[in-house]
Order: sequence, then structure tokens, then C-alpha cells
Amino acid sequence: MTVTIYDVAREAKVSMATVSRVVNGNPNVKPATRDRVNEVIKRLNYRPNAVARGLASKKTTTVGVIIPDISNIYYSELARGLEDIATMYKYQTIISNSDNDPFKEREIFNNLLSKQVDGIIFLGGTLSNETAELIQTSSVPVVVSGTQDNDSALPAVNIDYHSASREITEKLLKDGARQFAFVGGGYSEKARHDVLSGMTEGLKDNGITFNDDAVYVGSEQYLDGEKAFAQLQGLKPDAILCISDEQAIGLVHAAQDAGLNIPDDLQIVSFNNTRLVQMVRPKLSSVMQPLYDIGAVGMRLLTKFMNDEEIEDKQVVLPYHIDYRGTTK
Amino acid sequence: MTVTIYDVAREAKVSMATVSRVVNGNPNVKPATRDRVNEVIKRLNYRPNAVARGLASKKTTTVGVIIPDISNIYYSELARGLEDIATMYKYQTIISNSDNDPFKEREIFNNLLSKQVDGIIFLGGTLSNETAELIQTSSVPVVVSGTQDNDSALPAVNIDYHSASREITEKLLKDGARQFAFVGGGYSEKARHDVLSGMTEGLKDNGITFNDDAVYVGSEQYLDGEKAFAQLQGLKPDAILCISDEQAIGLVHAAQDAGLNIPDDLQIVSFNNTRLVQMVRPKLSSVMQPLYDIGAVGMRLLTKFMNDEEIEDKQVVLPYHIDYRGTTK
DNA sequence: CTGAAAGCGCTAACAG
DNA sequence: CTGTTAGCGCTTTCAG
Repeated sequence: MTVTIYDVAREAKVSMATVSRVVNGNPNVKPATRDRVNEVIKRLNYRPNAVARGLASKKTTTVGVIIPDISNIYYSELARGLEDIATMYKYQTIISNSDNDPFKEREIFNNLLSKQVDGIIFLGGTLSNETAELIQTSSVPVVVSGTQDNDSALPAVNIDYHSASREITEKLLKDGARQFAFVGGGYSEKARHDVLSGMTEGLKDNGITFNDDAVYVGSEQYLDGEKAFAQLQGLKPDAILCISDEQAIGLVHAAQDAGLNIPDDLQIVSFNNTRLVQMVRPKLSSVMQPLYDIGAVGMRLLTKFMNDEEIEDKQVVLPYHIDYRGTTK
Repeated sequence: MTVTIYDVAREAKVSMATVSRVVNGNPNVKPATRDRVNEVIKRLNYRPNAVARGLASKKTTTVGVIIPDISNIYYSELARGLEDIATMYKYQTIISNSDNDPFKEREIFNNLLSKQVDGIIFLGGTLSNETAELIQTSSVPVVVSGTQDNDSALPAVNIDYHSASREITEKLLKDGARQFAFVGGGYSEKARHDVLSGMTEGLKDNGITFNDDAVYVGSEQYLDGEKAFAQLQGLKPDAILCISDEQAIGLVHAAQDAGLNIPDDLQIVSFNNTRLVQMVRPKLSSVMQPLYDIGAVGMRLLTKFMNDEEIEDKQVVLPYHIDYRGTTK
């Protein structure tokens, strides 16, 4: 039924070892032999069985991807970047949604190990200490993209949320904002923490104490942005830093529906730079995170680990750029 | 180093067959033996090697997913639906982006076969005849979700674009629209064709001949919607059917920037129902396609094929619902 | 440059 | 209920 390496060997009158060599591009084969084998391979339409190969070689050319939610545009852009690099290096990706649930994360992780993946990328979301520990103790290389474990022990690629947040805060202060608020989502605790600390620090240096009342933490979705506005409205904020574009758009619309003018009455800056930023009026001022690149660089880093290449720095910090559009003065 | 079934067998003083039985939940094991084996499994932290299992059993509990672009919100919602069902049935998914390129599609398909996946889901995009043929001749089950091959020979799940389009056309005509236009994207040729035919038919039945000038085919992205408006503007359309939400939002903004009032001067209906529909003002009137379900049902169908369950109908047509929001009268 | 042979870790008859 | 025995299809020494 299915044609195996043995069939090819017999037909080409060589041993399976030789067939294996030509399939794997081993140079130690006489060109004439190589041609003969290749001819048979094509004629028989032989397709190597990757599972058998994986068992024999202990390499599966497969990497696992743990992602909070592939239908979230933020993560799907990371995923695309990572996938492209994986393809470039001839790896396939097994992608699983964790919903940022530590239990699911561990389940996925174990499944991935059982499938003998050559490496794992952990995307976004909060990295719980238990999960981080499980990762530490496993022997397959793991890279974290778009988030970080609490003690930064894992290889990771990120932007510097703290600096970005601080920079934005200074700018908004300069433009007259005084009453700051923060809107975060459920996924990346690390990012949330860094943005908050950057803002708090920026305010403090300018003699303003930031009050925890002005923090809303929700689910990173559009409707959640509307909810956030409803909750924060009483404080009459004139500047909001928001962790997700989708939430930010919800904020914009809720504020407009409440009769506020953006950016005159309220300035909003978000932290994602997905394609959504240009899909509102006014257009969203946003920190341009190189999402595609964060995914891509993460995968590239992983390939280095998988091939035992030398690694200069396990912690990659990618540059960000703040794009001030219509929702800021 | 790694603990194998053999280690467990030795430690539990049984044969590897017995260990295999308890791991696979085979009832023919004395409870006492089962407990002993389980104890050893836990103590040794034994994790079955799925690759070896796959080789021996010829089942990998892995399905392949061919998707045009995971960073496109339309497809990522399909992907999420499919993934959830896959997880429910204990399958992992290998996801690869095809960019709707027939060459890449075939390459991915062959890689997937070589990985011995138990089934393949082909998502969205145009299904070229060559690819369809390749699929036909392979022995693994394949299901197509959100599109269809030209002669509808493959198992597929879809909505009835033709009817939806016709229904919208009638409604818009009733509300006074006379100058129709169509904006499509590069991905699903089948959907584009059906929407166009539904509209043409609806118009024809009302004595209006649809002119091909009023068709724009682009890339399904936001900026492309703006481009489409620029191109169609000269025809002064008062109704546009648009295949993608993202393009539709581009249309809305371009029209507004040109001083048009929506929906008074121009009505727009899109065909996706992604989360984007509510992220514009006015909100987008759109055909509610059950994207998540299209993916989910596709995967469910695939599991039936993989388990040789009985299949009533290889062609599933899911209900749609038209949601008239702010961009229509 | 090529072949023989020993596994990789597990499942699946087949006996008992 | 349990053990024995063949493989699954390929890679990888080791000889020659």
C-alpha cells in the first residue's frame, strides 16, 4: 500500500541505508547511484514517513506553540511571525490555545512533550510560577515571546513596556493631562505591571501620586473597553493608557457616546499596534510593538537553541515606537 | 535518561504489554495490577512517546490545518472553533499558512501527509483545481471549511452566500438603492462568485442589469477598502456589498472622509461578522456568519471521517443571519 | 562509497 | 487477565 524506503531500495538495487542517505542529502553517495535512487523515488512517489524518522532520529522537526487565544488579533499576529520563521527553518508548528489557564497550559505542555517536539514557544499571557517551573525542569528548549516569567530566567523576547509607558506619561503630562487612568486586560500580567510602574514613576517624578482607583483590569475586548469607561468615568480622567487596541477602541466609542471630545477632553494611548489602530476615528495613538517580529525573533531564538548554536543573549528586547495619532493632542 | 514503557514494566514486574494496556485504558487488566502499574508510572514520571505510538499504531492523533493567513481575523476565528473541537476529541493541530498560494498549499499538504496526520482541514481561500485533485487522490480524510472546490466533491461546511446576497439585495432595493457595487477580496473565489451571482440575480429580477464596472477585487484589507472606494466613487454607488469586514470599514471611512453620509448616501453590507463589525461608527450591517461554528463543525465532520462514523451529509450548510446595523437604512 | 544490522518506543495479534 | 513476539519505517554505527 504505502511505499517505504525498503521498496525504493529494492527497486533501485541498493540498500535502504543508501536510500536514506540520498533522502537526507548525505554527500557520500556516488552521483550515478544518487540519480538512480532519485528516479525510483519519483517513480514510486515515495514520501518519507516523518514519524518513523522521528522515532529513529529523535528529532521531529516540529515545535509546539502555546498561545492564549489564536482568535485574538494581537496573538494571531505573533503567531504569523513565528510560523513564517518556523517554515523557513523547515519546522512545523503545533498550536494550542491555553486561554491563559495555568491548568490548560500544563496539559498542553505535557502533550507537546509527549509528541516529542523539538522546542516550544510560549506566547503572551501570564506565565504562572508553576508553569514556569515545569518549563524549567523540562529538557526541551523553550522560548517565551511577548511576556516573561517573574524572575526572567527563561529566554524571552519583549519590548520595554516600562520605558514606553514612562515616555507616554511624560508626553501626556506636557500636553496638560493630569488625571491619569489605566485600563488593562487579563492576559499579560507582566506587561500590565510594567506599564503601570512606568506610568506611576513618570507621574511621581512630576509630583503626582497615582491612585489605584484609576486602574481597571478586564478582558482585553471591545465591550470591556466600554465597561472600563463606565467605571472610570466618575474620576473624569483626561488621559488613559490602555493595554489593548480592542479595549481602547471601546473606550473611544464609549467616551464619544458620552459626549466627550477625543483628544480634547480625553487622550488615549494603547499598547498594541495591531491593524485595528487605523480602524477608528480618530485613529488610535499607540505603541508600535513589532508583533510579527516578536514572534519571528522568538522562533529564531528557538531554532538556535534547537541546533545548539551559540546564543549571545537569552533576553531580547526589541525596539518600540510610539505613534501619536488622533487620540492624543 | 528518558523513561520508557520497558522501564515501567520492569519496575512493576509486568510485561510491557500490560503497561501498554493500562496506559491505553484497556479494561482487561486486574485492578490490582493496574494500580501497581499506575503507581510506577507516576513514580517514574513516565510519559508515553507519541511518536513511537504513532509508528506502531499508524495513528498520530494529529490533524493538519491549511489556512490562508492566521493573522486575518476571519480565519483566526475559524481556527479557534476548529481547535476547540480538536482538543475535545484529543487531537493536536498542525497549522500552516498558505497565503492562498496553490504551490504552498501543495507543499504543506505533502508535509502533512509525511507527518502522517490522521486528517486535514482546508480553510477558506480559493481551492484550486490542482489542489483539489491532490486532495482527492490522497487517502487521508480532508474537510473543507468556509470554502468549496469547484465541483463540490469534497466534504465541506459553508453558509449559503448566494441566498444571503440575494436577500440583502432585495432589502437594499426596497430601501431605494439603485446603483449597486461589489467589493471582494483575493481569498475565497467561491464566496465571491456566489455573492455576485446572488446580487446579480436579485437585481435582474427587479429589472436592473448589473454592470461589471462596479466590481472591485482586492486583498481583503482595510487600506484596500479605501482603495476600492476611490475606484468605485465615480459610479456614485448607493449600495455596496463587501466580502470582508476589514475592507468594509475602510469603505466606511473613505466614504465619510469624502463627505458622504452613511447610510443616507451610501449603504454598506459586509459578509463576515468578525468582532470588527461593532468597532466602527456607524456599526457595520453584516451577514452573521457563524465563523467559530464553521470551523468547529468542519472539525467535527473530520473526526467522523477519521473514526469511520456514519456521515449523513458531506455538505453542511450552516444558517446565516443578516444583522442590519448602522450602515443600512 | 555502500551494505548489514541493531535499535528508536510502542502496539497488536496470538498464546496461554 | 497476562506475557511473547513481531514488526511500524527509518537512522545510525560499524565494517568493508
